[in-house]
Amino acid sequence: MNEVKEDELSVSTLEDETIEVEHLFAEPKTEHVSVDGVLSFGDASLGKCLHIEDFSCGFEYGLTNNGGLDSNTTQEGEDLQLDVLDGLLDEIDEVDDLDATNGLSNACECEDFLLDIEFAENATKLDLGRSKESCLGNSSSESQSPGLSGSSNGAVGISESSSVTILESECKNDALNKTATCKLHGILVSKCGCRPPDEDSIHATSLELTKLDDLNSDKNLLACGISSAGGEKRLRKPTRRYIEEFSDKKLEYMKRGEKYSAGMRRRALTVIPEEKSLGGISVPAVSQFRARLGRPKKQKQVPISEIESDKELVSSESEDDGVTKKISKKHDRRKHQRMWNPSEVIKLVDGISEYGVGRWTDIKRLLFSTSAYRTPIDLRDKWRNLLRASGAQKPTKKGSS
DNA sequence: CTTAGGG
DNA sequence: CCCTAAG
Repeated sequence: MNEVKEDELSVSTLEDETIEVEHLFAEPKTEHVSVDGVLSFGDASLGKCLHIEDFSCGFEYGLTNNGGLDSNTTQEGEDLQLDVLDGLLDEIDEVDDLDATNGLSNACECEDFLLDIEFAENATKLDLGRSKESCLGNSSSESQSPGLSGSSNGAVGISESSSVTILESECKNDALNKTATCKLHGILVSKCGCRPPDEDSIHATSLELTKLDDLNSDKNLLACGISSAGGEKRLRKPTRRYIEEFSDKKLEYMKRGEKYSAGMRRRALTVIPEEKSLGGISVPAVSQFRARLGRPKKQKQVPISEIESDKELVSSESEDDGVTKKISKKHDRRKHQRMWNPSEVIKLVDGISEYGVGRWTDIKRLLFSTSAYRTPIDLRDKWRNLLRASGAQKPTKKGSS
């Protein structure tokens, strides 16, 4: 997971990063962005970049700290890391879409653009523990996150607050990670900094996204050897079709998430054949509904296992389910098949434990309000799959055979 | 309209 | 994921 390719170049890395960003800003000619726009936002962007750097470093530090130091790895740490990663993934995901959208019609989509971004950010913050929601008042969804998210709150807060201090001393992450984080926070910053849908912020964001895309592409290349995207081709066919194809790329990226769940499930099955044990998780669930079946085991298994599986899978081999995206493309019937990353599964399980199984709409509205995809039916299907994977018999007793 | 079940 | 039947 941590390649630490630029381990010692910590400080210089920052500079590089900044320079790169600058560079990007300097030559957005690839896009059909008008020069005026570039000039106008160039200055602001610079300052923004700095902020981003700070943030990213601090952020990354938090990650690295939790992930790297096994000695101090508590469930909370795991959760934190997980959430953060998921947040990043989600963010990237959303951003990709946004970017694509921008590419095809950056002129008119401004509002939607921003809205989406805000949403994404919102979601991320929720995942992280919604530390500061003052920036935008549109936080329509109150995170219901019970125990898991709650635990991560403190950790995240720490990492953020202490970001400035450690940013220069402890930046030991690969460029990719940093970049991702950079983008993430770039959005955050841009959002918080410029509430109104200014063209500046939009452009800046899109640019950052572009850069990110490139890097992501690189990552994908490294990981899977699939050459998918460049920065410019994006403009070519700005059809919806393209967007879908484009998102395939991120699917690659998201596969990690899938991996999590896969590993988790496997482990759950292996280690805990029965769902009896639910001691670790404090489920604020209603006693009525908590009579559920295989859910508890999953919930408790998720945080720890998925991390482990993540490391193993990612480090050892990077892929197996490259098929998913391809098939999805072939048959328009099955749209995209968004992979369920662990955090989503957790949210789902939480929601079920909270509102009871069958209340898919409620769960969707309350816990997945930020996820445009994921219809209530999807939730139900996922749950069904989880049950099946858990080897739970549907009728009779719940798998306690 | 939402849920459950099957494809 | 999609579709359909049933509440």
